[in-house]
This record gives sequence, C-alpha cells and structure tokens, in this order.
Amino acid sequence: MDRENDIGFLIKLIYDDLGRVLGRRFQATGLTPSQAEVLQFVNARSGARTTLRDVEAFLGVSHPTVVGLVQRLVEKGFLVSLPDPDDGRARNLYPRLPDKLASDNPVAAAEIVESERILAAGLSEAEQKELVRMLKIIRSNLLHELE
Amino acid sequence: MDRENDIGFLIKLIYDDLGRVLGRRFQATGLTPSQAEVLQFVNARSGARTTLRDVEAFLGVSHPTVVGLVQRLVEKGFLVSLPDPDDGRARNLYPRLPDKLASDNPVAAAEIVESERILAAGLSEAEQKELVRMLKIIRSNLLHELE
DNA sequence: ATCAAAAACGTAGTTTGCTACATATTTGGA
DNA sequence: TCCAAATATGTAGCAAACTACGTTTTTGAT
Repeated sequence: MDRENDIGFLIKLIYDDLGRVLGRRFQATGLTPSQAEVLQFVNARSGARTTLRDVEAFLGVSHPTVVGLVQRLVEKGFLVSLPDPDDGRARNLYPRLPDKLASDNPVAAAEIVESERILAAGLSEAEQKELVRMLKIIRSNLLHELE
Repeated sequence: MDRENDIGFLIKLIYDDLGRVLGRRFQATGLTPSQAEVLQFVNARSGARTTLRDVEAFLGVSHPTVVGLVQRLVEKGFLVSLPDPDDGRARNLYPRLPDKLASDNPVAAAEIVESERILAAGLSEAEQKELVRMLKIIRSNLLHELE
C-alpha cells in the first residue's frame, strides 16, 4: 500500500505541487498558470494568426478546455477574440495586455523558465537530459495505449 | 515557444494522458481512477480504522477533495461513512463492495499495477530506479519552494 | 480545570480538465 | 458541381483539484 515509488503516483504529486508553485508565482498577475501559458503563446506569435485550435495543440488539451480558458482571458481583458476573415469557422486571438503586464511583457515566459529551474535544481545537465528522455518514453507509451 | 523538452510540460502531458488511460481501464467498474484508489486504500486497511484524514495523506490531496471523493463513493454504494466512536470529529470509512467488485476484489490494485507496467515499458529496472530518484528530487524541490 | 490552539470534517465558489453532443463552415472527391 | 466528411468552435454536464471560510471536538499548556 506504499505508493512512494510508483512513477504514476510521483507524476501526480509533482503535477499538483507544480500547480501550487506556479499558482503562487502568478498570483500577482491575476492569472492562473494555464491562462498565463495561453497568453504567453498568443503573445509570442504576434504576426501569425492564432486560433483556438493552435492553442489546443500547444497546450495538449481538449478544445472545450481551450474555450473555457479563452473565455476567462477575454472576460479579464487579456485577450481579444475575433472571427477569422478568411475562415468562417475560426476565431483569431489577439493579446490585449493591461498595463501591469504590458510594462514588463514576458512575465509568463520568465515564470515558466524559473519554474523549470526550480524543478531541476540538484539535477545535472546530463541527468536532466536523461530525465526528459525517459519522460518522453513514458508519454509515448501512454499515447500508444490510447491507440 | 517549443516546450517539447520542458520537464514541467512533460509532467503535465503525462499526468493528463495517464488520467485518460486509467479512466478507460476503470470504466467497466463504474469508478473514476481517484475513486478506485480510495476504495483500494480503504479495502487494504480492513482492521485498521480509516478516516478521511488517512485518505487525504495517502492521496496527497486537500481535505475538501477527499470529502468530494468519499461523498460520491458513498452515493454509489461503494463505501459507508460512520462517525468514529472514539473521536467525535472523525468519521470511519468501511468498504461495501458490490457484487461485480466483490467477486474479484483487488481490481483497482491490479489496474494500478498494470498502469505502472504500461508507463515503464521500455525502461530498464535501473532506469526506472533512476527516474524515481530524480522525480523524488523534483518533488522535494517543489515542496521546499512551498516552504 | 480552563481555554486557546489544533485537528477533522464540511461548505461555497472557482478553475481546469474531460466526454458527448451540436452547429456552422470548408474541403475534396466522385 | 455537390455533398459527405473533416474542421473549428460552442454547450452541457461532470469530476477532481484548489483556497478560504466555518463548525465541532479534542488536546495541551498553564
């Protein structure tokens, strides 16, 4: 009954703790971690049009999840969502950063980088590479299991 | 903007995919993965009294999350929740497995073991040990960050 | 022995994620 | 050209997770 060494259990614990850490770090921006990731993504693509579909692929979540995220970002005034002029099905997302974020734009990116640094503290470069390699194997195992 | 090699991002992807895999495997039991874990835990402790607090510690989640999980398990008839005779604050949980689960009791345990096997496919014993070691470092980094 | 603090549980409200279903547009093949 | 399939988005309803707050009981220090 000891799950201390279960990979799946550790993944879950880390996921939850990471959510707590990021949530705390983003608190000042008024954004949740997922919202910050969306904003960071849309921002980094100025030039290219960004659809909900693009966000979906980037985050690796289902489309209804993206709809919810975008709705809340629009409500909060961080994003504008307009119909795509060339494709009647699609919508394009545009950043509309408020002052506190605009004044120091890549906050989200910096926080995510910082969170990676915190995560990987105490692991050498080689260990991190090895870890990433193994995590990718695990992910592909799961994707294969899902057909 | 490529997060393919971010440890945190990989963790999130794996967590979500694992949820999908487990959800599918538990579908026949009428249980969600988290509910199955609770049931498995309570079951394995027959003899020892099991409070919501024990479940909380086992799962590594907050107490309101446990309240919700237990409520749904009680509604479905998988658990009974009775006041602890010795401590007016506490409740004890007792399994009340329906036929389909009772006839082949450790379904949940087997599924969790099986999910570990799927996860770790293609990783040697030594690699798995190394992975667990690194995941534990990451977790302790996060816990330290949360004070 | 008292009373404040801790502990166990509960409730309210939010976010993120999902599946399943629905709608509207676009595309591609016959 | 036309129509079925694919694509992009939306809605409904649910589960699991959180924080913040509240209630009751137990514990422990003075």
